[in-house]
Amino acid sequence: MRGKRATSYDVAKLAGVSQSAVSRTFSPNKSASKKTRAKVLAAAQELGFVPDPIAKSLSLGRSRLAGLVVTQYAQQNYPVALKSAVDVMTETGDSILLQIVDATDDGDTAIARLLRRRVDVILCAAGVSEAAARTCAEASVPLVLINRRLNFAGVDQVGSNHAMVMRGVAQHLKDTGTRRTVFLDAGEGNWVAAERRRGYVAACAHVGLPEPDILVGDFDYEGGFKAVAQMGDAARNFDAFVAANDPMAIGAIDALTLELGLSIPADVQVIGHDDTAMARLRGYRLTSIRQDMRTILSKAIEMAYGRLEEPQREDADLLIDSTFVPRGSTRD
Amino acid sequence: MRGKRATSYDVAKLAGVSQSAVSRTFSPNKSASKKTRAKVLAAAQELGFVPDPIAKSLSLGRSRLAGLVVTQYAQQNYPVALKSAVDVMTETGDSILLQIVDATDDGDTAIARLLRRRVDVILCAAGVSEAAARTCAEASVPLVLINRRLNFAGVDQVGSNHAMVMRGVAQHLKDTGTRRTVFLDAGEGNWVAAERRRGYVAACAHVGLPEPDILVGDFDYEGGFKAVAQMGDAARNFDAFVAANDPMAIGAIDALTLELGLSIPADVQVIGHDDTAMARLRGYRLTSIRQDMRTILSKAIEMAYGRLEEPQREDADLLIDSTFVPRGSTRD
DNA sequence: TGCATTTTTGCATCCGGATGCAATTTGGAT
DNA sequence: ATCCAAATTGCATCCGGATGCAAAAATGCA
Repeated sequence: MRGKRATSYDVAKLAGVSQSAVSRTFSPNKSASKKTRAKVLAAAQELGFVPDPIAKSLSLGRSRLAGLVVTQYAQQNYPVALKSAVDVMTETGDSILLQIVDATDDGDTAIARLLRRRVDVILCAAGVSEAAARTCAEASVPLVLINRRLNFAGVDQVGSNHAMVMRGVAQHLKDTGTRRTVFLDAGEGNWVAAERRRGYVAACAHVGLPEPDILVGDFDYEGGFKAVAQMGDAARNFDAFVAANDPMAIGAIDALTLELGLSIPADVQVIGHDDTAMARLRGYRLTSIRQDMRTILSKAIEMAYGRLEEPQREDADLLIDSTFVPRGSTRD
Repeated sequence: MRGKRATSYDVAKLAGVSQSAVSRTFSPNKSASKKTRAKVLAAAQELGFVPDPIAKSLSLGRSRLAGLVVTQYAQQNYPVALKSAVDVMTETGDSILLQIVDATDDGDTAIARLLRRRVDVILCAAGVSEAAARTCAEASVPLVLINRRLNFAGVDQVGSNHAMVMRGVAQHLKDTGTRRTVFLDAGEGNWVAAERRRGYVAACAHVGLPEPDILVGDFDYEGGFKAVAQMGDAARNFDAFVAANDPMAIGAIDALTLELGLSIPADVQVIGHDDTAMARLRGYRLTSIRQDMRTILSKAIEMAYGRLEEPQREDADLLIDSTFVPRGSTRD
């Protein structure tokens, strides 16, 4: 095995058959007699032959690469997401090309890079312009949006069912005697936070809770802390804070307890989102919401490859249920 | 641009030159006259031609793919690491194939997969057997170990200088009147924790602190909490807890304060590792150590590609300084 | 056993760019 | 203008597998 690796020609020569026979032996559903197959496999074994994926890509016109675009936040805060995506893909012999976008949530550049790389499909958990979607369509590369929304023919979408889980949150708050609530949103351009806000606002209306005040933080701990701290005593007028993510919720808790001396959950309830490791700390015990990222990603992969087979299929738009995870920052 | 994408032949025809001319125009350092180049570029522009990376890979024998193996822990806890690696690679037109290994820290399977994929180089921040290293060598794929150690010719290594930073930690503890300390280690097979332990133990000897007791947790919050909680009142005999990572340190803090009623840092000092988001929470203000993952990864990439050019180069073993980040869980 | 099918097999060519070599053009110096 | 060296160009072939097609072999049926 020193030096160069064996090619199908080497195997063919050793097995005394043609290169085509070798190729066919390694492709499923191709005609090859038992005898030939055995000879080829023996020779391949001896030479340590593995079909070259690059040559395969060239002749099949498939790179067996899937592009995945995520935000920096997602990369860090969904523990199993990336791993399960990689695992799912690995099983079929495909791999993931990762692109990470920062707070701007602009996936267009990432998509352009992935297309240049000739990925077979793109899963995008970042913002996407119509122009980018069109580019994908022109290249016949299926594009699946994750927790984002875009009305463009041929683009499938999967995401969390925020409306549904937020209804449970609002109901829970109402049942525990809450009246006035604050939603801790993130700044402009944070699509995910906005979706959660919309879900919560709608849920309040639905269960008969007053419309929440909207407070804008930075989608991180300091942002949540500062936003609430700056409210000063005005914060005392609210019974609950629902945050777009856990770090902001924890920031809110620190502001409420350390700055205002309020007690949680007796005086005020706090709810986060994403069920991160922080939420489990005994110092906080933050009630949170867990997205089913595993399912979301595996569905996204399924949809992407499904469309590769059947480009004209009707557009899909899947909503995956999230789970409410009650802990000590809310009352029963 | 509907349908199939343009090839170098299409461009050649439109520009009225040979396909070789097109190829040469798109390869740096190849002879091509200004005139030809201009004609080709114009035609390419018109057809939206981009050289196919797959065909390129096949003829150049380079996939322009780098394998990166990380543990699940690393994937989540080094905020900028993955992103900066992806960015560094993207600049040169290369991409990263990610493999994530779980707590077993066994990178061999991941490496085998990457080799089958024909990556050009492999960066591995997980355990590697000699056999796997040999396989890489046979395939002429440079292997760079990150925060791991293996004595095998041709394998380069980069990692944090634990000995150095731990010396600072031990000195700081000594200067603040500490005598007996505990190192919160993780279980068998956690290479990173073990490296940090060795660094700390050596540092204690170096600065004249008593040899620390070793306590084994699970490398996570619950593990740290339980390990310290189970010590019971015995924990009161120690002046400081140095943990192999932040979650364990936070777990220790919760056990010390909530279970034993100790106060931090007055009664006992606690130090974590990795400077995660948790460490910055006002409820903990954990003193920690920050690895310079950005530098570590970019050096790893540099070394890997360097060796691709110069396979016989002397083995490198680089130590990157970590930073001590003092916060409220230690005294000045 | 003989003839018609169905399988299996090998040949040749394709996928899309890179490159050694020889032919041709260009440029410089005289 | 003339000759030589250097730069440019095109041709042909390679990278390693996949596959349509036609020839060859194996199988079925009478």
